[in-house]
Amino acid sequence: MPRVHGEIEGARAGAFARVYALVRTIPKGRVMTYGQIATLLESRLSPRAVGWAMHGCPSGVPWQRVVNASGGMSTDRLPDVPPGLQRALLEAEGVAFRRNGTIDVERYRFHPRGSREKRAVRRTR
DNA sequence: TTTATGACAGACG
DNA sequence: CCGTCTGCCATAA
Repeated sequence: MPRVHGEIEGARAGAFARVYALVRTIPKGRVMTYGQIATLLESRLSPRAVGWAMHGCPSGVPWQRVVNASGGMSTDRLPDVPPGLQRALLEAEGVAFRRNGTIDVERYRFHPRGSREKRAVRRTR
C-alpha cells in the first residue's frame, strides 16, 4: 500500500475503488486514457480526479496501461517512478512506441463491453 | 469552509 | 508541434 499523500483509505472505498477496478480490466497490451476512464465511470469523475486516484494506486493494478490522451507517459515526471519504466512495461506487452516516445492511442485503446464513452468531459466552450 | 494542487484534456495562438 | 489558459473533481491543509 503506497501511502502517497497521507492516508486515503476512505477514498479507496469510494470513487477511487471504481477507478482501480476498471483499470484492472484492461487487457495486456491495451491501454485506456485518464479521460476515457473518467467518462466511463458513472460517477463521472474528471480526468484530474482519475490521475489523483492513480497516484495512490494499490499494488496489483496495471497502472502502466493508463496513458494520457496524447499517448504519452504521464509518470515520467514523477519523482518516485523511474523514468522509462512505464514504457518498458508496455513494450514488454507488445505496445509499439513512436520516435517521440508516444504510442498510437486509438490503436491500443481498450473499449470495455457496453462502453458508451460519451463526451462529457469536453465542456471547454 | 476556503484555497491550492494534481499520473488530465481540449481550445487557442 | 509547442506553450499557455481554462474547466474539471477529489483531497489536503
